[in-house]
Amino acid sequence: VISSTAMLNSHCRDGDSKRAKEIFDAMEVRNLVSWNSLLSAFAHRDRELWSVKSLFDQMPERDSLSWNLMLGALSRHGDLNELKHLYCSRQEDDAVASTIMFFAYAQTGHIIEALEIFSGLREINVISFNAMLGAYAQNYYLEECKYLFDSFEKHDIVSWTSLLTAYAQSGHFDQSKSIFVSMPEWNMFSYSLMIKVLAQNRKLEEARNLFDQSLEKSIVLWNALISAHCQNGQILLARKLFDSMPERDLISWNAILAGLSQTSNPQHAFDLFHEMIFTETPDETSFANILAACGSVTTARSFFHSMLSDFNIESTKIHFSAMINVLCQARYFSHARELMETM
RNA sequence: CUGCGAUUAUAAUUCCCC
Repeated sequence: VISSTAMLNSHCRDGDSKRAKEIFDAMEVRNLVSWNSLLSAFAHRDRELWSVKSLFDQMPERDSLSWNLMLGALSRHGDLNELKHLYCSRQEDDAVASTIMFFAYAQTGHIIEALEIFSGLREINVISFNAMLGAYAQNYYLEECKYLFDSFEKHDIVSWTSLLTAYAQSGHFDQSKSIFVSMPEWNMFSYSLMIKVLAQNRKLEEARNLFDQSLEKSIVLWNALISAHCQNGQILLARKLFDSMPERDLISWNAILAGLSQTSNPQHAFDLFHEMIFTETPDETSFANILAACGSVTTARSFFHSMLSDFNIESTKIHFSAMINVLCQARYFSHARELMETM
């Protein structure tokens, strides 16, 4: 049972909830952990919410992990009301459940409610603490974020990164830098974020130096450095980095695509896009970037339609506004209006 | 009797928000 469950989990990590289900179905003996593992696979992947719920309802028994997985799925789907309902109906004093709940509140801007739950925790653990830092950060409560940070000594690297994020996204360059310097250790989270911060403040040289001094040049750092160059108008250097990096992921492609989209010659972006679809499956961002490159109505339309017909991606308001932009630039005002009506 | 042992909540790089 244990080894099958472990195997099930390794497939879950690959994002293969179908395969996980097959393994689960083939198991002759299952225990609560096997059920939880499958629920975890369902809850973390793009399964419809109803299928997660139905699995949850089917379970012969449930422990707090099962409940928390269900809460997490509701949170991920943005179903705050049902989450609230399920959370309140439980009446268990569970730090994980509380953290899911208050973080979901914070993500929807309900910082008071979030703080209320956080303050009610029996004792503070570092994950809940970090989640509250993130809650403040997301809602731009800088003072509170810093105050909370200082009030608890058991910081870990996540706490530091959350604090850095809070200052970085509020545009406090000097303080971001001093937080970065104060951090006890650096990892790819902090490095990539700091590279971005430097790039946003026109310190491309410093960004490069930081990249050079990092010990593990993960793909994330390469991506950050490519974007840094694009943002500072160094598209040729960005392209060189892109071509020379050891491996590329979807974000690498999207990053260089974003850079090429802002140049005067959209053909480079189109060429890259067609090159990319040999190895990658483009996502919403890829299409947002390629649509931003389009000046011609015909080209824009062909990408816009290909998005759904070839890649099964629903267009969002980013894509609509890019399309409308192209149509308006070409003075196709009535077409733009028609498109808006179909949104 | 004790310890260990598979499953749950928090941070980053591309688009959007700012």
